[in-house]
Amino acid sequence: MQQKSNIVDIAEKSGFSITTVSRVLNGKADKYRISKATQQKIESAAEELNYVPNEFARNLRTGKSKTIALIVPSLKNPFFAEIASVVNVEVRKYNYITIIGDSDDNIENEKTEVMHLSSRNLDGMIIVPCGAEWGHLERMREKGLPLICIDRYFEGLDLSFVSSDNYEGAYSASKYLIEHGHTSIACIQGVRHSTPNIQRVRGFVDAMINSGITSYTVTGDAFSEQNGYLETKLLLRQKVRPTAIFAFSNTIAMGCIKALKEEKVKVPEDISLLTFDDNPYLNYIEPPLTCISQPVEDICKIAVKILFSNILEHDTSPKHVLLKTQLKVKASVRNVGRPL
Amino acid sequence: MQQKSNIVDIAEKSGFSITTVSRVLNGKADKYRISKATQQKIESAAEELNYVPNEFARNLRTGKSKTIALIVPSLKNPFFAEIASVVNVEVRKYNYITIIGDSDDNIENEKTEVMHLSSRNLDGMIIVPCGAEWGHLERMREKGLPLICIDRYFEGLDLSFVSSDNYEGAYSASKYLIEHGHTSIACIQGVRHSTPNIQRVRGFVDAMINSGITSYTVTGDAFSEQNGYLETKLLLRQKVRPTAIFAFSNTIAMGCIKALKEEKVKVPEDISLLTFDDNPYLNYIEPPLTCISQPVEDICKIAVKILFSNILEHDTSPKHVLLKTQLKVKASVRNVGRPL
DNA sequence: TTGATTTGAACAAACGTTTTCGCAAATTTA
DNA sequence: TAAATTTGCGAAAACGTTTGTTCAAATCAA
Repeated sequence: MQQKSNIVDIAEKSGFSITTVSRVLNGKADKYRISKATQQKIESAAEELNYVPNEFARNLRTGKSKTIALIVPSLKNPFFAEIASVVNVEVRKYNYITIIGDSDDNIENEKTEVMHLSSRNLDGMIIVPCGAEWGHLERMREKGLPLICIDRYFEGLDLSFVSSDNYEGAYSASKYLIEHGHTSIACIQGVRHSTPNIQRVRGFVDAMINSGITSYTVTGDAFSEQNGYLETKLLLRQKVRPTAIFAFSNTIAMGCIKALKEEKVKVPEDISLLTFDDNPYLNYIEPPLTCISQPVEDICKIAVKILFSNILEHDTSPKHVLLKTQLKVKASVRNVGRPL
Repeated sequence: MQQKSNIVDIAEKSGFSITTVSRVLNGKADKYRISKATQQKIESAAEELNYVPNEFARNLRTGKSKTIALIVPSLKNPFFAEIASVVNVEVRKYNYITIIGDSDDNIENEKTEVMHLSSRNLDGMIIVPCGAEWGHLERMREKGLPLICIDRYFEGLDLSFVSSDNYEGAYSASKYLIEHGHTSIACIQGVRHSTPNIQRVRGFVDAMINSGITSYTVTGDAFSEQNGYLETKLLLRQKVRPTAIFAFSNTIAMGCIKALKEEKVKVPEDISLLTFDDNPYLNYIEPPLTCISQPVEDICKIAVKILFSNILEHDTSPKHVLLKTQLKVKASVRNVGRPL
C-alpha cells in the first residue's frame, strides 16, 4: 500500500521550500518569479512522487470546496436523471465536482439534504425544489451560497432560476388540440403548488378561454404514474368523456395509457393524448406520443453558467430565465374535424 | 451574510475547552466522562450558534472523507440512472455522500475520472467499468481504496463485484424462445469484451447447442440504440430471417423496434423480440416487451453493503456475487408452435 | 562605489477539526 | 487519614495546504 505523497515530500526531494513547491504546483510560479530551473525540478519531483493534492487541506485553507450540490426530487425519474447527467458533465468542465442529493419530492428530506450537504462547504447549489417551501433556500442564499433553481422555482423571490416557459408551452399545446377540433379537453396536472404546474394550468385555461371553450377539466395532483392512472379512470367515468387528455408529465401520461388500455380506449381514435416532456422511449410506445419537449440540456447548461458567473465573478444579481419549449408532433392526437 | 460558527465559538460561548466541545458533539461524551450538565450547555450553545461542522477540517484530521465515488458509463442510460439513484440513497444511510463520475463509456474518461476523484480522499469507490482495462482499478485497490465493481466486472481478478447472473439469465431466456418453437434465433450483443456480454453470449450459445439448434446468429457490438437498429436492418436482409431476436439491452431493443417498424415487420406476429433489462416504459410500448429483469436494486444494496464492510470493518477479502435474474413474460414473444 | 531595485525563495501563521497525553479535583478504599 | 482510583476536563500537536510577510543575493542606476 503505497504511501500518499504530499507537498512536504516534494519540498524535501527537490530541495526547495514548501512555499515554493505550492506556488509552482498552483501555476503561480510567474507571479512569484520562480525560476524556470526551479519549476522544472519541482515538477519532476511531483511527477516522480505521483503527487495528488489533498483537496481537503486545500479547501480548508482556501474555504473553497470546488464542489457544488445538485438536489433533485428523484434520480429514478428520467427527466431528473437527464438533468443530473448534464449538470454533472457541465460542472466537471470547471474542474468542480457535483454531489447529488435526492429529496424524493419530500420537503423534509430536501431540508435535511440541504443541511447535510452544506457542511461540505459547498461553493454553489443547483436545486429542483420540491416546491412547497423556500425559507431554507433563502437562508442558504443569505449565507452567501450561490444558488439557482431549475425546472421548479418560486415567483417573486430573489432566487435565480432557469426553467421552461411552461405557460407558453401549455398554451400552444392546448391550442394545438383545439385546432385539431377538440372541444372537450381534460388536463391532468402535477404537484399543484409547483410553479411549472401553475403556469401550465394557466396556459391551458387561457387557451381554452381565448378559444371560447367552456367544456374543460383540470384535475390531478401529482407528477406520478399513479395519479395519471387514477385520474384517467375517473375521466372515463364521466357522463361526457373528454376527446383529448393533456398530461402534464411523462409519468402522468404513462398512467393515462395504462388506464386507457385497460378500458379499451384507443389512442388517438377514441381519445387523443398529449404530454409534457420528451423521452426517447416515447417514440416506441403505441402510438408515439405527441409532446411538449423541454430544452433540458439548455436549461442545465445555462443554469451552470449562471451559477459559475456567480461563484467565479461574484455576479450575484438574480437571473430569471425561461426557455421556449417545442411541440413535437407524433401520432397521438387525432384531428376530430376530419373523419377517421 | 451570517458568519459560520465553529467549534471554537462554541467553546468560548459555553466556557469549555475545544476538546470537550469536540467530544460532546461527536457523541463521545460518555467515553470521556463528560457530565450531563456540560453536555447540555455545549449542545445548546451549538444549537444557538447554528453550528455545522466543517467536513474539510474534520476529514483533513481524520484522513477520512466520508465520500464514496460512483462511476458509471452514462447517467442518461436509465439502467445506470437507477443504479445511481439506489447507490446514492443507500450510501446516504451511512452518512456518507456519493460523488458521481460519468465515463461516457470511454476508458480514457474513466481513467481521468478515477484520478480526479481520488484527490478527494475517497473512502471507497463503486464502478461500472467500461470494461476494456483494469490496471488503473487494481492500482487503486493496491493503494488501499475499497473498490467494488457492479454490473460489469473482470473475471479472475481480485476485485469484488456484484452483478446479475448473466449466463443463467441469457440461458433461460433463450430456452424460453426455444420452448416457444423458435429455431432460428438471432441475438444482438453489446460491448464485446464486457463480462456481462460475454456471459450472455455463452448462455445464449449453450442454450442453442443444448437444444440442438444450429441456426443461430450472434451479432452486434454496442449497448446502443444505433447498434440495435443497424443489426436488425441487416438481419432482415438475410436470406432466412430469424423468427426471434434477443436484444442484450433495452437500448438495443429500442433500435430493433425502430428497424422493425420501418420494415413493417410485426412483433410478435412476424418476429418475436426479447430483451435484457426491465424498465417502466417497457410496459407501454407495443407490444409490451418480454424481458430479463435484473435485480438492480438488490445489486446496488449488496454492493454498498460489501463496500462498507470493507470501509468500516476492514473486511478486504474480495467478494464475488451473482444475483438471479427474472424472466418477465409480456407480449413480444409468439409461440410459433401454435397457429396465430 | 553606494544605494536602490529586482529576483528568487523561505518562514510561519492560519484554516477547523480530532486526539494523545496529562492533570487537578473528587471520591473511594483500606 | 493516606493512598488509590475515578471523574471531568484541557493543552497542544497534528492533518496538508495557501499566503502575507520577510529577507538575502543579485542586479541595476547614478
